[in-house]
Amino acid sequence: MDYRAEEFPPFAVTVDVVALTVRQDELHVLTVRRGEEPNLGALALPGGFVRPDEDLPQAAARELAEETGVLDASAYLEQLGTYGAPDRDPRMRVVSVAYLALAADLPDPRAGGDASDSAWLPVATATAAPLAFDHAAILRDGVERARAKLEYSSLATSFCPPEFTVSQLRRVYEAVWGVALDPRNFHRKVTGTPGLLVPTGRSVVDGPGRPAVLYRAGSATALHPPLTREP
Amino acid sequence: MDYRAEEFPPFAVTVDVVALTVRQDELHVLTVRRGEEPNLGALALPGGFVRPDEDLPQAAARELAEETGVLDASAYLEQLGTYGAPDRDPRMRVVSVAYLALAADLPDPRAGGDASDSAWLPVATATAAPLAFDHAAILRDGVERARAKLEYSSLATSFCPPEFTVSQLRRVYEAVWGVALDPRNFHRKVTGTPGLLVPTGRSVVDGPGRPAVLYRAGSATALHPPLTREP
DNA sequence: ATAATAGTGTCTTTTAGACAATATCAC
DNA sequence: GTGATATTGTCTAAAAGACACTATTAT
Repeated sequence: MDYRAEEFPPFAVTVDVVALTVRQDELHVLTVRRGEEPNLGALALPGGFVRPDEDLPQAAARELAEETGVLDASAYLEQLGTYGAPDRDPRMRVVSVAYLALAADLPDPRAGGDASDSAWLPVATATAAPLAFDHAAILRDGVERARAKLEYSSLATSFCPPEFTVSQLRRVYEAVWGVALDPRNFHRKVTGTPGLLVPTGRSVVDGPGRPAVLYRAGSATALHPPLTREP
Repeated sequence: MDYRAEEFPPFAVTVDVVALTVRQDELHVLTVRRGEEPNLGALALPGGFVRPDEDLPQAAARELAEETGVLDASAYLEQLGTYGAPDRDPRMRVVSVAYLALAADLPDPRAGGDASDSAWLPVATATAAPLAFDHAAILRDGVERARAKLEYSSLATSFCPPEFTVSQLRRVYEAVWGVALDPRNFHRKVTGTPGLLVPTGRSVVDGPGRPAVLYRAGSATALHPPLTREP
């Protein structure tokens, strides 16, 4: 180290959240319209400064809760990466720790707060729009992380409510990956993975067709072997 | 955001590097002995403050070069994660961005510098020793990341010199995973993955036995399907 | 010649992927 | 009944794992 502790260069540290959910069989991301400069009025990811005595995941959960109005303990939260290019914020040197949040379909964001407007947007819409700062790169990385992790982990269940059917889980995969999966092979794969799904014993009917068995997520976190996107 | 830009709480930002290499068929990590308080004399990962106009990967590469004495452009560097618990450094609020570096067997670290002593230690030795700050967790995460990525990526070639044999590559897997692999099936797997290995046309003899063909790393970065640790 | 390592071929088991067939609902 | 969705079963192709066998070197 070439600096002594008393002479450390001060940085601002923020968290930004890529919050994903599946609505109407389509992957959506939580976005805000910036209520202040710079980039006033631009589309952005929810986020803000980390408080002096706050842990990083705690800050991410707080920012997410402030936007959704729901402190959803069921939401999955993992660190995505840290973005710290010297010029990423024109005001000062800001290092942002990005988090990836996955949740079952949440209610629409509440009004008010710093963000003058926040909403769930289809990911395709958000990636096509200009985003503030380097949020386009963060969003791209977050979506890619989610897509990759569905292959070899039980992460898809984080997009589902506490109890769900195999069809619901399959529709999550189809929405996140943007592909169609064979319902029969998918069913065999996920029900055949030990510890992934726990049957509740109950079934639900939704429209026509045979009732589907309700499952809860099991203790398994890894898929061995993985589900693959490409053949 | 509840803070305005002018009122942001100042943080110190550091980088820490988990530098891994394979020496004598064993996974090693680069460690330093701290030359100052706190934790003076304790074993730690190399790292230091990010400079005001320096990018994060650049800071990690600089710290690595300062310890190894070699600015090895061939070293693989990826962000591992960010560690920012409010009490992780007793002096002040420090957020550390950890990087994972993988390299072919490098020379022993040079003497001098802030770190009074730095050396390549077997990972088993380093994880058993008490490390400064939260470096034990960072090291554990780095090793686990490397282990996991060998499964589905071409990352193992980063542990090899520019030209290497299939045996060398296999010994990397065996050292990192701590398992024995069947040389014949391994050979078939890696040579059968398109774009992973490019034959140089030359061979090398090393001790008794048939000469081994020399390869360079190809353009493939993913292993589809993956090599699995557990059956 | 013997031992050691590199590389090829073969067999079995597992799993993915295609898809037929059955079960149970709404209408 | 008809159509839709859920679930099970069957077949085929690809790949992993076990391992016999050949190739080429040092000693």
